[in-house]
Amino acid sequence: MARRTKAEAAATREALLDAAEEVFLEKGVARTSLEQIARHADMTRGAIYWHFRNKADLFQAMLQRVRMPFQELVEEIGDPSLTERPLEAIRLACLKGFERLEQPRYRRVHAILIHHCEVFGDIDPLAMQNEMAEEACGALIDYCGCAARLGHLRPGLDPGVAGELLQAMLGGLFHDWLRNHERFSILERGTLLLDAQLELMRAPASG
Amino acid sequence: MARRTKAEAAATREALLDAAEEVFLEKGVARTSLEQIARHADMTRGAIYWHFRNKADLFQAMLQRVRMPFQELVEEIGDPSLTERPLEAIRLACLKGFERLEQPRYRRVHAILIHHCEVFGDIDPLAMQNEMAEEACGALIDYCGCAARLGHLRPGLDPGVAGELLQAMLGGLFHDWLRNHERFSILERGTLLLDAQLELMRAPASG
DNA sequence: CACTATCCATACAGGTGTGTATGTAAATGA
DNA sequence: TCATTTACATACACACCTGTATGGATAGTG
Repeated sequence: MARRTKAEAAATREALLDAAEEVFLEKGVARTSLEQIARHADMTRGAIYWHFRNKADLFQAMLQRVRMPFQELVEEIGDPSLTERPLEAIRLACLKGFERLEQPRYRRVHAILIHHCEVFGDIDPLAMQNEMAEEACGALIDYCGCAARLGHLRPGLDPGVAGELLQAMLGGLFHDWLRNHERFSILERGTLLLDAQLELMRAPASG
Repeated sequence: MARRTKAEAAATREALLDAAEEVFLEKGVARTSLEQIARHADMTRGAIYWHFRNKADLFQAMLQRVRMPFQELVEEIGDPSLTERPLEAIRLACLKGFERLEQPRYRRVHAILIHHCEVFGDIDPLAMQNEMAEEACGALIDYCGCAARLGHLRPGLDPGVAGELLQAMLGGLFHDWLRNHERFSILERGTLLLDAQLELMRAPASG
């Protein structure tokens, strides 16, 4: 086989990652061989072993394309007035996250991470999920604490509890949707549930 | 090897299932061979293939020992007055579920189903999770509808939304806890969050 | 215009797991 | 008590997957 140009090589690398996403999602990570991935991209295992050291390395590269920390979502909104409206910051960040998740790549990779892979090699998907959950939960609690200080939270509702409630609810919705995304739109139902929950947690209008 | 009595055979079957739980939880379902399970129970693969047709059959038998439908939890409480206090029925059923989950067998098997197995053979763990979620969500919505008719739900809160909020929150908590149960007690934090959420959803005391 | 590094395909060796076939000694039942 | 079934252990054949070694043709590079 002939050598490819740099651009072509980069393209095959992406094609291999695309193929990995699809096959991983269909068969599960453990049950798919590197040969199946290679064939699905019209390549051979030689291409995979050239671009990646092994399956774990390929897997990490696949995840690298869809990182989505909660804090970055808030920052991307870029509205400085959100500091004074922490509950609205939460709302907008979640909506932005929902929109991202409806893109096939984000949806597929997260579905693989959450539902279609086990520990393997030196990769521990549960540890990664823990990191994601910790980051999101910490940020949510921070924003709820801020909301509490501003008097935006319903009296008697502990900001820590509020943050954990939000994180649990969002996480549950996330898992449910990733299990089979055809059931409902994460954007629609997410908006509905999130608004309902925020309405419950918000301080009643005073005057 | 000598033949065992019926009681001994039943005991080895249970021992094999116990061993499967431990090894599955530690290594993941896909990465554990039947030989590893057999050795962990001081047996050989012959014993496994005698009691079960293959790994999928063994897996199903393992799940069979810990079925825990939401409706059964309510029925086990056996308090007829709960019909008139649907939110209390939800609360008590969840607490009963939390207590069950703290038993090692329930915790281990559910952790395996949720976090340590992929599709394999003719077994689809996601379909099983869907069934569990559907059953719980349906029951929760029913009870919330009942609560709404009795005026126990906060005005303006749709009972369907309330049920889905509860299911999402409980599911998220469930997943988080199963990921590493040493972090917190599901009974403690579950009670805390559930009470907080129910308090938010309950109709304010009138008179 | 060589010359080398790159980008992959192909070939090979080794390990590992599965399913089944066979052996076997004791429990069971008449 | 004796034949039969049970409850496994052992052995075997086969498939598959991984990692690496090797080959080869061209894209870059000076």
